[in-house]
Order: sequence, then C-alpha cells, then structure tokens
Amino acid sequence: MAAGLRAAGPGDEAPIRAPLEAGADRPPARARPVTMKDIAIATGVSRSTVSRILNDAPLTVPIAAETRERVLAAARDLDYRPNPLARALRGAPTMLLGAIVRDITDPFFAGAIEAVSVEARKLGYNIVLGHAHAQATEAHALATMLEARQCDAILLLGDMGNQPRLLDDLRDTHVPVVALWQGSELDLIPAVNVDNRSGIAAAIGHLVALGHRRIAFVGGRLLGDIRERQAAYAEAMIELLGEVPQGYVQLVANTPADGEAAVRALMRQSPRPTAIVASTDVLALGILRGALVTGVRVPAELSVVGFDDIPMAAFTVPALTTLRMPMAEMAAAAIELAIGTTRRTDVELSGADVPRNGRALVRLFRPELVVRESTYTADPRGA
Amino acid sequence: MAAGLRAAGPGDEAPIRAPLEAGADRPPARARPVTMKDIAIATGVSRSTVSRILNDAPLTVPIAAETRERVLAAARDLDYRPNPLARALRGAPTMLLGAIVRDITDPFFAGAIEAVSVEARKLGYNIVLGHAHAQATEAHALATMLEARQCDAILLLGDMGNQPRLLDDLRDTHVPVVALWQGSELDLIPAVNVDNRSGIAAAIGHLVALGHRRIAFVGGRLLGDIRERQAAYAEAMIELLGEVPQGYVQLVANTPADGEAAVRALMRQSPRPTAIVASTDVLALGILRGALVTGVRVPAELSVVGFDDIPMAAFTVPALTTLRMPMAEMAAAAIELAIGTTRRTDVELSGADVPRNGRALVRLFRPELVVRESTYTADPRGA
DNA sequence: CTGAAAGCGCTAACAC
DNA sequence: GTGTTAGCGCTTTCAG
Repeated sequence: MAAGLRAAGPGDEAPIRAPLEAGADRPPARARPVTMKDIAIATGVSRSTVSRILNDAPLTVPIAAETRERVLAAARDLDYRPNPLARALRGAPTMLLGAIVRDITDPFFAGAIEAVSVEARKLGYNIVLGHAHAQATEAHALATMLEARQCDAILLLGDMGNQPRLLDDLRDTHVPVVALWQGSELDLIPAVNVDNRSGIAAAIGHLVALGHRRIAFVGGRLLGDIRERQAAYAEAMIELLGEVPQGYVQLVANTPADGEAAVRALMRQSPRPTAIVASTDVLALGILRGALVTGVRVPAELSVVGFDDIPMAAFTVPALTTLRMPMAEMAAAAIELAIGTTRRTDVELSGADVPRNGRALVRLFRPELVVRESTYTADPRGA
Repeated sequence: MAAGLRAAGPGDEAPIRAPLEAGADRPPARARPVTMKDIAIATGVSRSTVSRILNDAPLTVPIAAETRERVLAAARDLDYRPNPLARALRGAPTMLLGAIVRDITDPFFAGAIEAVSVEARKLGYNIVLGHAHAQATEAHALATMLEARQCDAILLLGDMGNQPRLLDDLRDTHVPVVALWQGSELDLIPAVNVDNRSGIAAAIGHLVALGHRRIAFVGGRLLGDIRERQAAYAEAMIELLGEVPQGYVQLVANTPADGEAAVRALMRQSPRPTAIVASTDVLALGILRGALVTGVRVPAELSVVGFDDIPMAAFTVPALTTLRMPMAEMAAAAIELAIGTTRRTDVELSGADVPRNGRALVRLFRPELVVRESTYTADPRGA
C-alpha cells in the first residue's frame, strides 16, 4: 500500500550504481565499505596490527589478547569484510576460475558447468563464465579474462577448435589452462576427457549383443570428440563387418533438428540400419523424434544409443540408452590439474594419465553404458 | 627455439601457478606480466605519462606525438595488458556481473544464463556465476561475491525463496541487486519478470478456443512464479466454470519425473481433464512422457501447454505448445536496471513498469503463445 | 608537454 | 607486542 517510489530518472549522465532504494528499517547500506584503516582508527592500533589479527596469520607473532579482542570486536561491529581486490593485487589468488564454454545452451555443457561449479566451490573457488559463443565470437571473452589474469586458472569446456586465435592467445598467458571435454586432440594443454573409444565400443558391443549388425553413426560435436567417436565407430564396424557400410555415417551439427534430418537420410539407405549410435544425446533426441515422425518405431524397428546421459535422456520417449561419464570426478580432476594442488581428500581422483605425442597429459575417464528403453533386440528382418 | 625462461622459484613455498610446460616454438610465457613501469623504463618516460597515453583519457592534456608513438610501440612490443585488479582497486568498475542461479541444470535457466551472458557482453561485462544450488547451499556463494564487491552488480536468476539468509545478506550490500524470473513477489529489490498472468490467460484462452473446459494445472517452480501462474489459472477457471475443478491442480517439484507422476494422478480423476497447463516446460516434458506411458494420446485425448519455450520444446513428441518470453530483452532490461545506465541503442527496451506495494519496481514482459503439436481440439467425449 | 608524489586496501620486512 | 615503512599496478592531482 505504501506509495510506489519512482526510480530517479537518470538526468544526463546516469549515476553508475543505482542504489537499492532500500532504506528499509535496517540501517541503509553504508556508502563506503569498511576498511582495515577504519578498524585501526576505531581501536587506536596500527593497520598492520589489525591485519595480523584479522588474518591470525603469523601465529608466530604473539598479540596481546586484549588488543586482539578489541580489534576483533571492532571488526564485527563495523561489519568489516576484506577487499579481495586488494589482496589479489598483492599476489594472493583471486579464487576465481575462468570457464570458457562454447555453448551453455547445450544441456551437456549446462551439466558440465554445474559439475565444475560444484567442485570448484568445494575448494572455495568461484566460476567466471566466459562465453565462447559458438563460432561467432572473436575469442575475446577469453582474451579479456586471460589478459586480465583475474582468474587463477582457466578451464576450457568443450571443443574450441573453431576458435583459431583463442589457443594462440592462450599459449602466452600467465594462467594455467586445462581443457575439459574437448577431445584429446590438442596436445599443448593438459586435458581431461572421456574415453570416447571405450564408450563407443561399449555402445556397439551392446548393440551387437542384441543382434544388430547394420549400425549407423550420427556425428555431431565438432572436431575433437566427434573424430574420436567416429573413428572408434569405424574401427568397430570394420572389425565387425569388415567395412563401414556405405551411407551409414551422417555428419551434422549438434542439434536435435539435425538429428532429425539425419534419421531421414539414414532411413533412405538400403538396407536400412537397425540401430544408430549418436555421438551425442542432443542428437539422439532429434533422432528419436525423427524416427517417430517418419513412422519408424523405436526400439522395435530401430535402436538408438546416445552419448552423455544428459538429464533429459531418462525422459525421452522411449527413454534413451546412453553413455554416462563421471562428471563430478572429471570436473574435480580438471580443477586439480588447473590449480595444481590437491586439497581434496574426499574423492579419490581416478582417470588414466595418457602420455601424448606433445607435452601435456590427458586424463581419460571411461563412460558407463546406461541401458534404458531405446535399444532392443534387432528386428530379425533387419539383421 | 629460445631457451625456456624459468620462473625464479620462490624458495620453499611451492610456486602457485603450475606453468603450462608449453615451451613450444613460440616465446614461452613470461614469468611476470608487463606493467606500466616496464614501459616507462623501456621508453624513458614516467609512469604517469605512460598511463595518460595508454588511456588517451585526458585528451585535454596534449602529449608529444613522438613520445606517444614511442610508448605505444613499446606497449605493443612488450605485449602490455592493463591489470584490471589494480584499476578496480582505484575504484574503476570491475566489469563483472554476478549471477546467482538456483539451478543451471534447468534448461530454462541455462537459456537464461545464455541470454544474460550475451547481453552482458554487449556492454563489456562478464558474468560471474554463483550457484545457489537448490536448497542445499548456504547462500554463501552469494555472500562471497557480494561481500567481496568484486561485481559491479548482482543478478538473481530464479526464485531464491528457499534461501532465507540470502536476501538479508543482500540488503546491506554495496552492490545493486536485480531479480530476474524470480516471481514478482519480493518487493525489496527491483525485478524483471514475465507476465505470468497474461501468459496463463493466453494458454487457457487457446485451450478454450479449442473447445476445452476440463483444464488441469501442474505447478512446479517454487514460490513466486508458481503462485502467480497458479493464481492466474484459478482465476481463469473460475471465470470459465465458476470453480476450480476438484483434484485438477497438482503441485510437484519442477522435474520431468514429477511431471510424469502428476499426469498419472490427473488421469485418475473423473472426469479426466482434456488439457493440462504446465507451469513449466520441464514439467511438460514429463507430462508428455507420462501420458504416453499411461497410454493417453497427446494431443488426441489430452492437450498439453508448457511455459518457457526451452530449446527442447520444439523437439518433444509431439512438439510442445508453450509460452515464449523475450529472453534477450528481459536480460537486457535486468542488466540495465542493475548497472543503471543505458548505453545500448540497438534494442528498444520495453516491458511495463509496474509499481508495487513495496518500494522497488518490477518490469513485466508478456510472453507469446507458440502453438505446436501438443494441443488440439477437445475430444468431444471429454468436453 | 611531462614528472613527482600520493593513495586505492592490504601485507610483509624491519624496526623499536 | 606493536608501529613504520614500503610497495603491489594504476590513476590523478599538482608542479614544474
């Protein structure tokens, strides 16, 4: 019922911070944050003493209990909070981790950010999101953060192969960089990745066990991962049939729409495949829809396996059989690599260290096959 | 080829940053970033001169063209990059926007972050992600960033009603805070939100036009938004039928799983509803699956309307009729509110300013109905 | 036109 | 035990 307060219209130059207009019953926010100097003045000691007490750092340097109490009390009363900027300027870590993501909208990467963010917090780090923004963006989001070296480390989420300049920029930065889910192609920077080979092998093994032979592949994610998954598929097929069947490999963009298009193309082949391995759940979603739209029943006539186990995978119709990776562990491993210190004792870091032709290591984690409803024994006519 | 430059190891203390081990062919990363002082020394001028030139700020203060060139050249040669920390310390904006999100995994919020991030970048801001992390977390992620005042402003994405302390903490901070998609309940802070009322009205209007009368509601998102959407639903039903049919309102958590459960419950009612309005696309996804699993055909026997138009909504089976909001505009509006300055000229900011009982304003944007495949004329037997 | 100096908030070596 | 001093990298008077 109180009369609405109108935000003061910005005259010419708008004031930088629009105050909250709080002015509730609580004391309104002070204009200026409390500094150590304020405490020093309030308590009549020097700034260094305040600093020592507030950080109780030099336990070696005893402080009069009385002084200590007085300062602590003042700090509490004045609601003092250290200024991390100042600390950072002195060389302290900023406790910020940069995460460059290609596409947050991709449910897989949404999950990835979640995982990274959770693991980061366990170590007291916050995440600064850099949006590589598909191809479009100049790798400038990155450059900004890098060059700023506000971050203690940078995580690259997803394949940045489409960002030519980025990796160059990356090279001569002062910040450690680690790649996550980027495909193990790049060998200049340490990486954590999923074992695509073993994942695809598991998927195909599963299908073969169900009697499938005519297995197609829909590739999506650019560069790194797609290459590995596709190569693994090709290898498996050659071992299985002696060849990769003509027209059984569809390469499209990593969207449901393209997945849908891919099924249509696949269903035009003869003989038709009886199973599809999708390089991505997002693609698989489109494939599922494409199949239903085309009148192909899944899994009766067509089995579909995805990759990633995005949250939605359990709720498609039919629910998607897919490959799940240990997101949390992988995120933790990447962070550990990035900040170069292992403070965590709660989780055993696993993953195999794989030496590469270049210098940097890649740590590989094996995905696990999650069998749901989208795979079934091969239609006898098909196999 | 140049011999690798080894960072002078600081005695005992382990070096904070694990070097990249790059040492490729390019000059390896310098141990210490280049400062203005370096440039000053290299060119033989003073730091202040360097500063002036590099910021070409005081255009009022002329600088010798020759000096200018020399400094600029040196800066380029040495690959100088300003240290934003130092700048921030002096009071310059950090160009960081804090975004506190309840759940990145929710596809809607993934999209929201994307939108915010894109709009932020247009103004040169980066996003620092704070994860409120469902109920679990102490609103500490927030406190950290707030108290740190590293951010020029804070955006709250989604309803934080489950974070009691958070809003208190928020109140006496020095940073402007704006709520986005939080439900227009809170009146202490400026907010940007979708016009839930008009959205639900559009959805129900659409269903009614298709002949539906027995329309159920599945509520999901906590607090703010759910209340509004549910209230709007109730209002519409009362206007339509004179009452809200018994058992036609299901309140569940905002997950596909709960959506699935909700349909089952709804299908046990008699008479069965012929249409469902879901308060969220995520819920609607579950509803779609629940319907198919229960053998109820959508849209022949049951129409479903979602809310949010998440990317996946176009790829469900059947594709989801839903309400789309102008994400980019809303994000831009929130940012504008937060940083209190309108530098953007490319987009007309719209949204109606609605005065509230409290002090802060809420800016409301109307969603638009996107009709796809999940709604159809009411089954004559049902209506 | 340019330099010297002070200070942002905090820490650390070095006094007393 | 505590204060003084200097300096992190940068900006900004104020003097030349």
